[in-house]
Amino acid sequence: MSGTLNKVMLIGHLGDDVKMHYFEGGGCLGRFPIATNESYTNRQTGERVTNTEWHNVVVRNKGAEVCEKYLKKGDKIYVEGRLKTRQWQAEDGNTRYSTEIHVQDFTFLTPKNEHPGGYQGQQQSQPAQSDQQHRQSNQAIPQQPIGQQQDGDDLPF
Amino acid sequence: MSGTLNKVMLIGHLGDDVKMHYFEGGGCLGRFPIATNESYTNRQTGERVTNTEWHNVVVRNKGAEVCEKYLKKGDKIYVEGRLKTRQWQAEDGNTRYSTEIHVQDFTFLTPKNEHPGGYQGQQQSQPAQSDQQHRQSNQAIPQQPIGQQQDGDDLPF
Amino acid sequence: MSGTLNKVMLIGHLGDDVKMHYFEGGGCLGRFPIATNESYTNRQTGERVTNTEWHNVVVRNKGAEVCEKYLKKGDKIYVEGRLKTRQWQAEDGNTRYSTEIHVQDFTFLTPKNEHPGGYQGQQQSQPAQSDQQHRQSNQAIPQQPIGQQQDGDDLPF
Amino acid sequence: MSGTLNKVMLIGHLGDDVKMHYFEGGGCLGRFPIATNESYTNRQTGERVTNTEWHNVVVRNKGAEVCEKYLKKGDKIYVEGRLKTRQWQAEDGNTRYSTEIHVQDFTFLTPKNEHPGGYQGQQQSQPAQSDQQHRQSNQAIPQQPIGQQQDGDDLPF
DNA sequence: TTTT
DNA sequence: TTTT
Repeated sequence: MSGTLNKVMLIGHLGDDVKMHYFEGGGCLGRFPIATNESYTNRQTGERVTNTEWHNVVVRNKGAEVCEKYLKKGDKIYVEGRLKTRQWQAEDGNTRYSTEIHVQDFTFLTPKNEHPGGYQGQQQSQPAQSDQQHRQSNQAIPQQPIGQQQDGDDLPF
Repeated sequence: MSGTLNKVMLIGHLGDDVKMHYFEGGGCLGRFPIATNESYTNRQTGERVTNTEWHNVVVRNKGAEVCEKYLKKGDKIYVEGRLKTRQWQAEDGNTRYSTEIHVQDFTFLTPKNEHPGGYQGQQQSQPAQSDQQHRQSNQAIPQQPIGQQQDGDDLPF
Repeated sequence: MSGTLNKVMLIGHLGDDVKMHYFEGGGCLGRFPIATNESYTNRQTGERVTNTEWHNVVVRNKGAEVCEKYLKKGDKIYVEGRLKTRQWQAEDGNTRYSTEIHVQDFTFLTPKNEHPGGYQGQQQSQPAQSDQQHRQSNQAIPQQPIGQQQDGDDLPF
Repeated sequence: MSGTLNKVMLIGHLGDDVKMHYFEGGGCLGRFPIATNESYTNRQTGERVTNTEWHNVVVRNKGAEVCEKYLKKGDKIYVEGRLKTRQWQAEDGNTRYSTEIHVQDFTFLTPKNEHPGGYQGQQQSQPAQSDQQHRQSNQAIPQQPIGQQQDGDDLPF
């Protein structure tokens, strides 16, 4: 089955800090809004228009913890994920919909030059975490090692 | 300004035919739903689960006309565009949101072996339109030539 | 580290069957060429030009086996991966380069209506494999279960 | 025709300044290398490995001029484009290949806090250019207005 | 040749 | 609610 693709890629700024939710089984989930901007010149009026689009980003487990630890309101991030429209019953009995981006991968784009405890970053230094750590790929259980190896098998070619 | 990215890429099947809307100035707009599927095995129960996600696709002007002409319910398509969340006032006074994919580019993935007037397609032949025609790139006024040249200038390098 | 992105997405047709290579440790690797097309109208001459671009695709382990089993020359596929430029010493002593797409994910786009042993596919049915099976995500050791769960944890949100 | 996709998306740092080439007809072209990084832990040895991948980026006309003006070695950029493998005859008579990324869109990711003449940027300020200007979409002739409107038509939907 |  |  399938033969389909559902992919979203965003570069934008966090409109708020990461909000965490913890579950009984040990899982967790982080949510934050990302803003993207679009600018164009109105053909009729000639005036410059800027629109901001807001995206509801959802990240799980290990990835959520990394985001909560290193991201804050205003930071720039690249996120890649899937579109998912949740629905729920509103108090008035109507069905409501909310479209979210469920993150599969992300990378931080805001240089971190200062660290609380830490090694004064030069230039564009990133948090003290590996690519491995903040590249999350659909891992479902946080207790497990992340293990989304990228060609890490040293095959001889 | 900007430094942001807002990109969606989908491969899926049309859940319905293209619905057209025509505007006074000569512009038009087509809407259709696309379904994408996701399958996974539930860890607890071991059962196979398939989820279908529905996406509201919006395409404009020349691109809308091409889609209306060549696409029908059930067809497979690749679309690329931007996420846009519209809001409106519901009858109950509440603000409602609807997230749409505003198409910037698309290509048909359903082989068309039969044509009303025409040339029996070999293998995977596409509709009688060029890549130029169905590659729309943000053109705003349908009367204009589409003209989104792709390296079509024969520069000597 | 990192903060970088290296992503390629292709939809195209196989120019040849999948060529497999097996390694001692149990790993394997499949290679095949994919063609993409680009069309445009030359501005000076007004003539229609079509260019074909060839891409060297490399897929590993479980994914390679799935591709070898279900793909053949002429089939259409979506592949997603990373650009990697290999270099080697040519016989003449010069360094040569070859750029490859190392696959991280793929999905088949050619409808399979007939199967050797098999269940006549309805509509657009795909090979007898799950999304799980042909969605490979960087798994390095084929003996392992693939396990790239996509939200398969039934978290209550 | 077509029904294919040829897309590359990179976030990386410039390994060198933009090299410009000007043509007789008024067109121009800029070239620069982009580095992307990949990190993983070798399974056998447990050691951390970082690989750098180099990409040959080619940007045309107006986009090239914007890049030359605002980008320098070390800057971070997002580029989106198509893979294109050039071939040429080497002196030894052999055919050589070089794979390039032909840019269709880009956005700068290095904050510009200082400007030659200018307004001291706060935080993450970008160059004095609009999204319109550095979003190039296949425009072929630089004398023309760029005009890749993004929904700039104020249609009432 | 970049960056962390 | 971000950023430029």
